[in-house]
Amino acid sequence: MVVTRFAPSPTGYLHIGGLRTALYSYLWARKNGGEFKLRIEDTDLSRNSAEATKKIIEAFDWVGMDYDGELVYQSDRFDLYKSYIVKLLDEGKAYRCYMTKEELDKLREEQMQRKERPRYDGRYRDFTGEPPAGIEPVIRIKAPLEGDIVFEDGIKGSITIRASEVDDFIIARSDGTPTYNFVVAIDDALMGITDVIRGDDHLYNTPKQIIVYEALGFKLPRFYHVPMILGPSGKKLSKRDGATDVMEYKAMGYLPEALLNFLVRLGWSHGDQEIFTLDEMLEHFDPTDINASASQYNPDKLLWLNAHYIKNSSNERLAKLLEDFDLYLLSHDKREILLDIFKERCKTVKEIAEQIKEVIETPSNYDEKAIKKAMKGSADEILETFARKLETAGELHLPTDYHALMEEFVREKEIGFGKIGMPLRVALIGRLGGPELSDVMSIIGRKETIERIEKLLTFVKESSAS
RNA sequence: GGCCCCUUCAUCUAGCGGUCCAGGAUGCAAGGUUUUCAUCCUUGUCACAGGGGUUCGAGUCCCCUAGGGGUCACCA
Repeated sequence: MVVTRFAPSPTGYLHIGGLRTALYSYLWARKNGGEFKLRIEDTDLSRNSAEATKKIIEAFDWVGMDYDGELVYQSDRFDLYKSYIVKLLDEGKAYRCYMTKEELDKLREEQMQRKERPRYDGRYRDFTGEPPAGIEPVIRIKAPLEGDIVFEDGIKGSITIRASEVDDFIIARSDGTPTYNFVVAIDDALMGITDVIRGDDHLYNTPKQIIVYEALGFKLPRFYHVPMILGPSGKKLSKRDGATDVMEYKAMGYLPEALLNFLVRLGWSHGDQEIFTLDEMLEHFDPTDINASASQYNPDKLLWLNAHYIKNSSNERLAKLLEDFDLYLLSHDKREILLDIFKERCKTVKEIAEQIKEVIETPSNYDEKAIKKAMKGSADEILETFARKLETAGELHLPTDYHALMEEFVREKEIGFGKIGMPLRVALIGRLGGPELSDVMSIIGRKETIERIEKLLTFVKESSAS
């Protein structure tokens, strides 16, 4: 049985780095028919927020990850932790330390000045005298004084940290609340977590947690410390490097499976495979295959992946997603043709929305450069003539009808396709570029096409007059 | 700074002592398709950080150097 967990502290949104480790944990549990649990690390009462927990769960929902059992809040379990503190105190494995914060700061400062590593000096470790009055003590755990703490990391291999590097760290604050490294070890043990997959930044917490495991006689889980995601600058990914909030990706028009595919491939691979369905991830994922080195965030590749998944999405799904971008196509009569065209050419859902709006809405302004380039010479006359031709033409419905009309037009006028194409493009969508003109005309219809041509001609006339 | 970890194309990576004058993908460049742009297709571009070992043979193992990252709270 494999039991994994994701244990965020509710201090803000879900970070894409967090989502990656959550995904790894999720995949590993599901692959093995085990359980994936979610625990909220809110022992610091002054920092936790219910809002943040909600955001994390919202992000989980969006990407389609579910967790097993009840959501565990550490703040609900203080009595439990307290009982273990008492136990350690009774067994002499932990002790009260009466040093004040100020004394501690002073000690640290002196050590720094002597260029020593700042650490607690153990002065109350074997203290038996009368405790100083008026001071609420913290509880410290007795860490080994000598030797090495060695553990096997599933990603990095054997890790050795000297006992002298780990001091008697605090397991309960002077207000009685327990601290992170203590409760994590207890919860992981009690929740039956077999595989702890977490960020590299926790590597140094592991020896501390091992001390707790051993003091309490718990069985150690397997540890996997996944390397950080670095920003384009090569430093730890931060807000400055662009979007780090998972839900921002939704707002930017990314598909959750694209994000997941991107994240799973960042630091992990299966041969040359780039595209992974969830089933394929489940089939191939193994945390021991995660790379030991950090990887840099690469937005271009995510965009490419997103384009891939958009192309392969159903029109119905896209129409639903587009509603988040104020485009309501579900019962639009041109839905199929519109989405068939734009899902092939756009990289985000947001981009689809923008480009479809260009087509179905009459342009309200024109790209200046496009006007300059397209409307020179006799472009206005050509457009005018084309509008007249549209009026007198027979049945016009399909893109091929419009295409035939344009071909006939350029043949009659003995001009190149571009002579009518470019100005028409500006008239229809306000800029150069965009999809096939015959598609656009077929979608908006003859009447609207003529109106847009006339609107542009009026605009050009007016701006040349002034 | 101490400690820990890491080091293959610009980026994500394959490679688990010979099959690698290093493969795939993104990006970029060129060409093709397209009335335009995008897509798509083809081709190209680009890397084993440096130095020592070990070995018949090293991208693959060991050491050193350099560089990068992480971490040193009554935060998590």
